[in-house]
Amino acid sequence: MPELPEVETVMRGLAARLQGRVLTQVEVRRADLRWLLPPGLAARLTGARVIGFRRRGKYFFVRLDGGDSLLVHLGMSGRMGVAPAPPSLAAPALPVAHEHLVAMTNDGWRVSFVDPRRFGCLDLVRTDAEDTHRLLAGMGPEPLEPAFTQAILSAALAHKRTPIKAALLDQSVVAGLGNIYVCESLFAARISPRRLASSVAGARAARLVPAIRTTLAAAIAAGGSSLRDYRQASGELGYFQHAWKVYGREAEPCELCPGPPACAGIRRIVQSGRSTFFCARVQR
DNA sequence: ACTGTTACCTGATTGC
DNA sequence: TGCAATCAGGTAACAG
Repeated sequence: MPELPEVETVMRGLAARLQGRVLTQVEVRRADLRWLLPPGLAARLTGARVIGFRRRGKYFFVRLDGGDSLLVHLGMSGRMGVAPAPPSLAAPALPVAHEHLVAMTNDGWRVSFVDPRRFGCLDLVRTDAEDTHRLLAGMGPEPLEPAFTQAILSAALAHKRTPIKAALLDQSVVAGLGNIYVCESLFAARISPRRLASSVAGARAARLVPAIRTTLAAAIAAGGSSLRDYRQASGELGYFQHAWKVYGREAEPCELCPGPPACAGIRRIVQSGRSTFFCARVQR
């Protein structure tokens, strides 16, 4: 599931392939994603040179030499397909399902946006106004940047009357966390996901900021070190395997606990309709 | 104003 | 074996 580390990894993989290249042909196959693709998208991308990349939360921008940035959100199931363009006389490759946008580059590669569930979106915004896009306005601080401090986080949590789990999923509190990394960060900070957000202060808040940072940084490092692995045989830049400590590990022993009978292991509960994984002995 | 719930969407998994 | 029900989750519309 593409949260900040996966988005960062996909963007880096795409940058390695696209930086400096010209999009020679662009085709929209399906425009009704999360929102309708902007009219004229293919025409405005065609002929443009890719000059830069930037990530913001779970979004990233592909910057083009004409002053446009392509805004990309992978939603739940979005991926980028990257493959050498087949020689013109070669047998057609197996059609890839759910390819909603396809582009050719001047150095003979074929790049596509693939999203079966269509929760993702693409849009155009002027590069000098990226942060004014409606989907980014109101977004909280980048967790890996210096502006994300204990004081800033505590101030954002102070007026929240929700469990800390729900508060950290709120993109206006901190950008880029999703269900997996909220669970992992709260485990790293030893904070119960059920604790009221406004009661996360003092020593807990002091642990939470570095816990979020190290959790995300480790996942990015894992993605970066497995660039070959997460680019699958199909040639898709997607998600990588990562060793979660609590996520998806219901009933498994917690690595910080001695095991039964002292600790029943990792529990799964449902908060605001989503699974939360945690160790009730370690996280308070 | 704020909070919790549901719809959106399709593939993978589970249950009968 | 096959089909239906369930689950996954980012975001926003909706309800309270």
